[in-house]
Amino acid sequence: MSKLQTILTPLTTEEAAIRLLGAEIIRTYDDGSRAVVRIVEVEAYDQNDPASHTFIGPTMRNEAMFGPAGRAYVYRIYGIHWCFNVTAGREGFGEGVLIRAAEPVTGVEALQRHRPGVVGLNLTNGPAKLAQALSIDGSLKQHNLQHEPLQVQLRRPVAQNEIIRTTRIGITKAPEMLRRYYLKDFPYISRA
DNA sequence: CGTTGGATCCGCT
DNA sequence: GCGGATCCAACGA
Repeated sequence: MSKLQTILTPLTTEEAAIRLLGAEIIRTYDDGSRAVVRIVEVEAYDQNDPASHTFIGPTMRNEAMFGPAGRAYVYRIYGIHWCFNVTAGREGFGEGVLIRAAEPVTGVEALQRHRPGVVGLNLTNGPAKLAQALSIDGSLKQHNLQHEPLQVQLRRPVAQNEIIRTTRIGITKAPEMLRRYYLKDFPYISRA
C-alpha cells in the first residue's frame, strides 16, 4: 500500500479533504517539463451525499471512487471541461475529494503553456482551469497518484484556524452541506 | 463592475 | 433525451 493510500484510507472524506489542503501536486508533462502546485481549495463527496457521483452506487464512470484511496477520479463536465479528484477511504465505499484550486509553486511557464493567453490568478483558481493547466484528462482515470506523471504529496497538516469551511460551489443537490474547505488568505481560490 | 448565455459531451433514466 | 462538482466572452450599466 502506498503511503498516500495508507494515510487517506482511515480518514472520513472530510478529514481526507482537510489533509489534502496544502498538499502538492507534481505534474510531469509529456514533453518532460514539470510543474508543482499547492492545493488551496477542495470539496468532499461520498456515497451518502446526494451531490456525489457515487450516491447512485457503483457504475463504470465512478468506479475509481469505490476503489482504493490515493487514485485519480477524472470526469468531464458540461461536455467541455475536465475535473480532478483524489479518491479516499476504504475500498467498497465510494468517496473522493474534488480539487478545486491550487497555487503555482514551480513551472508557471508549463502551466501557462496549457492555458494559452491566461495569466494571473485565472491560471489555476477553478477545478477545470486547474485540470487544464495540469493537462489532466480521461487518460489519467484511476491513475495511482504516488507515481509520475501525476503525483500528490501530502505535507504537514495546515492549522485548523487557517481553514475556512463553507457550502460547495455549483451543485444543486444538498447545497446546504458544509463540505468545501479552503485556505484563508490565499488568493488562488475559485470564489470567496 | 455584474450578469447572461453559449460551448458541447457522456452517463444515466 | 436530459442535465451537470464549469469557464469565458460578450454584453449592459
